[in-house]
Amino acid sequence: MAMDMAMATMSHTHTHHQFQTLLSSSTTLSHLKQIHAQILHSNCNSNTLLSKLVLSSCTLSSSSSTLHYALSVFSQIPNPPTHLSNQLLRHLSRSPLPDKTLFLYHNLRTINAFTLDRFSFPPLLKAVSKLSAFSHGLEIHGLASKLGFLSDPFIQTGLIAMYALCGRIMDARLLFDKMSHPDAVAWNTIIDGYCQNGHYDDALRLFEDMKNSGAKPDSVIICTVLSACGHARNIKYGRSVLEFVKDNGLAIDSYLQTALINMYANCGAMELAREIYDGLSSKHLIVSTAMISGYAKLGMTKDARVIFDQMIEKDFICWSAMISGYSESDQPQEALKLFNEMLRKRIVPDQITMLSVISACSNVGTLGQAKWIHTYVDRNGFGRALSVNNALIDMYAKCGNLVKAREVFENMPRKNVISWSSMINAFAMHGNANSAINLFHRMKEENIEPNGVTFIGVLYACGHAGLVEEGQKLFSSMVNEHRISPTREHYGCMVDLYCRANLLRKAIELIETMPFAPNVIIWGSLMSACQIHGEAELGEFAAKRLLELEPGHDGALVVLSNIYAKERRWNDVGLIRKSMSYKGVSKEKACSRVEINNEVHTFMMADRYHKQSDEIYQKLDEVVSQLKLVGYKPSTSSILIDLEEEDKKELVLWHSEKLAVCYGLISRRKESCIHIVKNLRICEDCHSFMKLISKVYQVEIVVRDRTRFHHCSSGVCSCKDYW
DNA sequence: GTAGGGTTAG
Repeated sequence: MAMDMAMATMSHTHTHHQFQTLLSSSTTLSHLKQIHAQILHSNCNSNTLLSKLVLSSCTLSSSSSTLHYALSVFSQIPNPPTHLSNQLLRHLSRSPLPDKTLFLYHNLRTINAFTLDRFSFPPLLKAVSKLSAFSHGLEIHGLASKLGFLSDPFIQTGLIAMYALCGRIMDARLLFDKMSHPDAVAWNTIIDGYCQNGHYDDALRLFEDMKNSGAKPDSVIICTVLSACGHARNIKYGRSVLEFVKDNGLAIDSYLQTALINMYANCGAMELAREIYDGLSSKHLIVSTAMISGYAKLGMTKDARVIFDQMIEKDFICWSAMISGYSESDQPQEALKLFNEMLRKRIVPDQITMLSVISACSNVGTLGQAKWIHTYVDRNGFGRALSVNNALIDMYAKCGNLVKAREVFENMPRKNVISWSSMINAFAMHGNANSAINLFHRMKEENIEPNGVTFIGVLYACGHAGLVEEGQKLFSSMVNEHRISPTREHYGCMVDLYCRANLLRKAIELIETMPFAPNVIIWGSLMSACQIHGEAELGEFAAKRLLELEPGHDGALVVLSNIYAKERRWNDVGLIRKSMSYKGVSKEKACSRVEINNEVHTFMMADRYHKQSDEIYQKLDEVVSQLKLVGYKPSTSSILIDLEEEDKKELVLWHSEKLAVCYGLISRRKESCIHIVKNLRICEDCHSFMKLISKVYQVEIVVRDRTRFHHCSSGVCSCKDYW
């Protein structure tokens, strides 16, 4: 209001000084633009005022419109002073659009090679680090060297961080070792660098080196080291660090309390975190936030929520922590509910909040919600951020819309390894193996270095498409060419690949030679393959190993029971039935959600909660008799409980996805697709049921279950194989 | 005037 008055009374006779005062007190972008217009019309149009305008935009906000405005004003200054370029570089490097730092750098270099001094480099390196833009990093390193800046400790530290965050920890270490007297920041950067690359034990060793070198750790380093202890699950070392802090009289401030709580949480010891928290006379915002994310990490969202609700003062970060807590703990609906509440309270989310919210949408899996959040993201200026777009790719893929996922991917001005991996994985999830593999090759042509997650996607795709040789080639290139050590998941993909191709001997060979103990997933692959390919003996072996790891695993019990029944080993069958009646304690209840006209309806097996329940069961009867005419026979092999065959036939018809699809048939808009999300795996009977419905009723059905998508139309499913 | 600490996408 005051500003508007000032604007209204402003005349062409404003002095330079008055403009400066106005600029300093300006609080919105539109005010800055109004003043800008007045300056241009006045006779005090000068570079000094334009510079001041750039600086004012920098202090205003980091929203993309303000950043673009600052850049455009800057470009109107003919010979910008170096200190101004540096201020802008610094602001951009800290903003959510760090790539604009490199954009400005390239502009500056084209205009004049010497508008950069040593103060320009820390922000440049920071931007490179945030973007993992390694080739730019090398170029900037070269330039710093040419200009003789490599002895500047600020630039040295920036380079160490750059190499470390671009995954070149050895190069970072070489630079660090060259420093004659690394200060606390340099030590912290290299220790943190090891952590960023997952080498937590090395980080702890380096901390010992630091203490031996006589350098004095400060509280920031202690926080970094405690975080390494948490990741390394080394609670013992963590406690010794705490002793060190006390012995050396370091203050235990809020940040340190936070780091301690995080360390305990990562070690699964929330009771120790709680002890610290309860002992605090004043509970700082960030400490409570750490408690929330600590509880949430262990799935204890109720405890997290109690802390959250008790907090008197809340900022957007603790809201984000609670939202991501729900999202990560498989309570995506709660996450979205809280996000809506946050908006109602007019608390402004940041990019990181949006990542959790988008991830929650992915897990809910409904396209309507996905589109809503995409619109929100675009309208609120998050749409340009790389990480947000990466999350959107995954979201659309998981909500069944591969076309939209692809659209987001192709429209991204800049892509990183996560973007490519997300898109590859999207194709793989949807059973589109060739597209996944082609994209992988395109990625390599564009010189993007694949990582472990990228390979999970392509290997999975190869497995489901039966591309054994291609899979083997990729696996060996991962190890030999890309120097990525395979994890249990990679071995899991390869075992599955061999199993699906009926190369069971190869699968077993791999299981025996891999450096990990096989897990539930690996035994499960082998077991299903044996069942399909009629290998009873091996199947029994795999099922037994699986049951040792997870005594209540229903699939394994069914397989075993079938094998025994075939061999008429009734005693063994009886034993299994007995152990089946034990289970059910921790078993997740199956449910299916169907999205109809932007609304979500949830069904459980045989439930009658839906208000159109009668209609739904009527439809189900009609559908079943229609399908029987084209050869549908309910298959009961997925029914685990001990029932008479006729009862089982009834029960399999009441599977939640069947109720969901019938509701879809009643209520969907004409020509629209029926989209179902199931929390567990869809059974074989439901799979063929969907295929037949799609043929008989001429409707497209998309089912997303725990493992993959099933796109059914005209009686065919794109996933081709079922198991 | 320059570097490191609470929520973070595959």
